[in-house]
Amino acid sequence: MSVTIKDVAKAAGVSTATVSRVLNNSNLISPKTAEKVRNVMHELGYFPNNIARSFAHQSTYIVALVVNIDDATAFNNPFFYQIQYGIEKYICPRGYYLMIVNENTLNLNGTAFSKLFFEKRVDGLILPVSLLRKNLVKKMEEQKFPFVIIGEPENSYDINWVDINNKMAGEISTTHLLNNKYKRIAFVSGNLKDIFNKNRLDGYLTALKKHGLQPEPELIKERGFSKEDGYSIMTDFLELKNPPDGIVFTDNIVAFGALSAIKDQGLNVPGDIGIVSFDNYPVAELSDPKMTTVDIDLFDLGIQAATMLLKEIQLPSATKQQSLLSVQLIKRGTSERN
Amino acid sequence: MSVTIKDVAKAAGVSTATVSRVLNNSNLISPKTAEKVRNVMHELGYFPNNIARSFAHQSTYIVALVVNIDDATAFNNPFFYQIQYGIEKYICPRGYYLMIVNENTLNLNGTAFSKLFFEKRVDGLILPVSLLRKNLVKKMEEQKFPFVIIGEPENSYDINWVDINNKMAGEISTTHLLNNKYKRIAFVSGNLKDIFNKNRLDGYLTALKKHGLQPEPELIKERGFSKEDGYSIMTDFLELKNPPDGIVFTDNIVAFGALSAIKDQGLNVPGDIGIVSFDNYPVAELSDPKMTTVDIDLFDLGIQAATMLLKEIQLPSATKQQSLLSVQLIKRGTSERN
DNA sequence: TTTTAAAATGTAAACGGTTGCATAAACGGT
DNA sequence: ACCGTTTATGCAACCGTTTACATTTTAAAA
Repeated sequence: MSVTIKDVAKAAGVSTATVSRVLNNSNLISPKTAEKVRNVMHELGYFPNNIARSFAHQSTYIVALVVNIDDATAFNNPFFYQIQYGIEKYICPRGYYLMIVNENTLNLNGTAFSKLFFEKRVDGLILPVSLLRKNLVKKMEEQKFPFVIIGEPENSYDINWVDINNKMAGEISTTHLLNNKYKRIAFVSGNLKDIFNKNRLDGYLTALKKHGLQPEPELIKERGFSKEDGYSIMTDFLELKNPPDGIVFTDNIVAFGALSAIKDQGLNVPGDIGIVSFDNYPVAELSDPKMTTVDIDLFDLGIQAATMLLKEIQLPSATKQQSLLSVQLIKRGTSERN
Repeated sequence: MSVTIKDVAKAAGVSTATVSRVLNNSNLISPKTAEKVRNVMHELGYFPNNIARSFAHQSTYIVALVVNIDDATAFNNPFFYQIQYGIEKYICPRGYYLMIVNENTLNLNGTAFSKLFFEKRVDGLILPVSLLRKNLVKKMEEQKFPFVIIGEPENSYDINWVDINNKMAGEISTTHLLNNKYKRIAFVSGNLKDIFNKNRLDGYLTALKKHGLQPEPELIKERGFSKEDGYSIMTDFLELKNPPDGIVFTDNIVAFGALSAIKDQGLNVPGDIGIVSFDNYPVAELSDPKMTTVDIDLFDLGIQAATMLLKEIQLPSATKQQSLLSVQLIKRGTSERN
């Protein structure tokens, strides 16, 4: 069918071993042989067959990013996409390719994503912490299955994981408001059962403490994903006897709703109330005033995860790493009193 | 090392051919043999080695989505992600996996993405029209290289491509404004050298014509990507002797800027001015009032592209398809006078 | 019971590289 | 010219499936 290494060997008058060595830039090939072989390759239009190469090495040089997403709209969230880009950017120049697998579509066949590894479809996996299960960890460790988790696990396993520093995020956002003379800071997050929300709250509490402030339960809300949620939460806040004058939102969209509620009450941001939100999506530029956000570098998160994974693949015995990435506050209009 | 088909064959007292047939659900295996073999597989914890299987078939059952993105921020655009999700959703239940390749990182090695196919890393490619080159098309056709283009090509090749119906998008958005008693409709797009913008403009012009209106050059603007661009374009519009009272923006972000400009002039949306924008991103819900947008179903676009590609892979001789997907208008607050 | 066809299974050659080991060539030093 | 060492190349087994073809078994028909 197509040109193989044997054709090249015959045409160049050498053995297939020699051709293979030229292909792999082995340093025990004489320069003139190498050149001759390379010329023949070029003449014949030879491309090494990667499948055969994989077969001989018993590895695919592919890593999979497993995601668990149910519907297309969730994909609007740039979260995974940025991570994906970081991973790709790191592994590609190192000879690896990235495969994307949605756990849900995979499960349609009644298969599990761990088959990806057992069937040798991939050399390693990167998975979100939400997919982590105790027995899965056991199985993966038994099989010396290279993998990296994105997100801090609930239980402390000795496995590779990366996450952003959520506690730091909670702390710097709260501190920023306090430093800008906002006195009563509220905190609005998603479900506090999720460890990342718990950590963010923890950071908030730490910041209060450092400023000698007591947390007040009425200022800590644990719901809200939509603009409407944000509106109603903010309305509730403003009806308090002693309403907050600064709010940390862990979600952009919710913060947008709150902004509307504040305006509708005739109050001004940042004059009367200061707001900080999370996730520096382009959305942050769209509010009026523009939103101060915690910038989470998901691209870097991807790079870190990929770095860990390739290390694990190449040195399976290396010690496991856990890594928390710094976050940064992007100061915009919603949080600074002039 | 791990359990192979030979181990299974030996343990079950059959030949490897039989095991292979069981594996592939061949119908010339007796039920009891099949069951016996399956039991042995289960006992031994056998997983078929996909690399070997690929080797025997000389195909990877992987398709690549090639993107050309320069920096992480571009990945904030959910465009590719939704397409990607559609592709994955379609191919995974059909036994294929999705590989993501960023052309730019690939080029770092001095390699071209076409090598993905020549080296048999993938069975087919999906690429954005921006990567299409004349000599590439020639090469791919010679090699019977299965591929599908996302986006309508400039030149009319006999190749597989899918795109959304941009002309329709331009037309329905303009018509919608006209039907809502806006009289002078402006059109703001990106670079008109891009065929999709050209088609959108074409739709706009068609809608005007159907309403017996003449296009006016001062109402057609061809720049703008940022909120600031939108603000300045809108300001210019409002300074015209005869300003528009309806505007079609082909970009959400630009429309946000325009919205600010309108408010700053003390005018009201949708009372004084109507706005329609493109791309039904979550962003559309964030403006006040919420943005009427053309909903582009990128998920479906992915499905269509994947469908074409698998057909091409399985029946290389099939005729090439070109497909334009309908778009839909999501009516929200920016475009309907009460 | 024999004959014939159909169904089930086995045999062994492919698929295209890689690599340990053996061998040959080249080189430098005496 | 000879030896020892380094460098370059060849040989051939191997990676784990699939599948064309050959063979055996089973079932049905005569």
